[in-house]
Amino acid sequence: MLRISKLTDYGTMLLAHMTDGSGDVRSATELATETGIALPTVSKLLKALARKQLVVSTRGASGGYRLAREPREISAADIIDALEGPVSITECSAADSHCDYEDHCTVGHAWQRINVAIREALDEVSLVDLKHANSPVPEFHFAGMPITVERKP
Amino acid sequence: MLRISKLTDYGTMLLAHMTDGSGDVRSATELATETGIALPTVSKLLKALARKQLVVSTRGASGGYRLAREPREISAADIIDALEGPVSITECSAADSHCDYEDHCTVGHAWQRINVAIREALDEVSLVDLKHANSPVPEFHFAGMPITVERKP
DNA sequence: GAAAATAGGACTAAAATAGTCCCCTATAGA
DNA sequence: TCTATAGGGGACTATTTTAGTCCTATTTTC
Repeated sequence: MLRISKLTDYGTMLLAHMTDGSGDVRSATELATETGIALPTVSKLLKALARKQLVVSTRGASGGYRLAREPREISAADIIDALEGPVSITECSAADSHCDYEDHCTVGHAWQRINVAIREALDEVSLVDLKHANSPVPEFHFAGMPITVERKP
Repeated sequence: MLRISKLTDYGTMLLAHMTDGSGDVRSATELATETGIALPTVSKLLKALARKQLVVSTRGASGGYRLAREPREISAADIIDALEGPVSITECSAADSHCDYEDHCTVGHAWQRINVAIREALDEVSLVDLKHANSPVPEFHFAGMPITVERKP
């Protein structure tokens, strides 16, 4: 768990795809065909990404979308911010929250430090990295138990 | 977003609370009263934490729960693993997954690197840190916009 | 003016999460 | 040995979040 939503995942696929020929304007329909994601979903995602200025839209016939800036200037954090709102690992660590347990709760601040660490990790990874990730498959250790992640063919 | 579940949050509160007098055995009822979390929820959480050996349970009259090890030996990663399963930021980054888009998807591996970074951040923070987090409130920058997190009184 | 696009938002369906409850087993102590 | 108190396991329900679709309006090209 501690997972980004499917939509964010699709959004990342879309953006990574748009990296090829990033100056080109392509319609939602084209992008849907090319990525295999359903058109209404692609459309919804691109609208959201346009609102947050990760892509630029052109309306009207022969319109479409293109990346708003260089792939290296778009980070994983940007994508998550655009599609899910700011990273905040607990409800309390969001800026506007008020939880019922404030009186008893002594843990808020530490989660916020974790939040920053996660944020930094997400900031460091650009669309370029996401696209050309040929690094060796990392080995995980969950609760002491090593887990090997299968490499896709 | 990118948020741990409420239950995990409550679980963390519980464990942080149990840090005071960590040798003492306390019943779910006591802990519920002391933390203000509803008894059935506390009970459910402690059962899960006991199964993953973060707490030790004693059955029968005058039984209850206590931490299974020193607070410093319990990390945020342990807690999330116990209550939500292993951290995996996308469906694909889970060990046993198979997604419909594998053919088109070029982003899997990079998310896994992010996953490791997050994992490391979570590993570094112990219950002790979670409890005594008096560090200054960090300043966030979301999509370039600085956000100040309100300090609780 | 027709066709091809995006913009915005309403709406429905599906899935995950949260929360409660019940019946069982174990233990302490009168 | 009986009773009260405690946890173990899991079924169940309600709620919330997420995913996905669709409709209508606006913009632009030809």
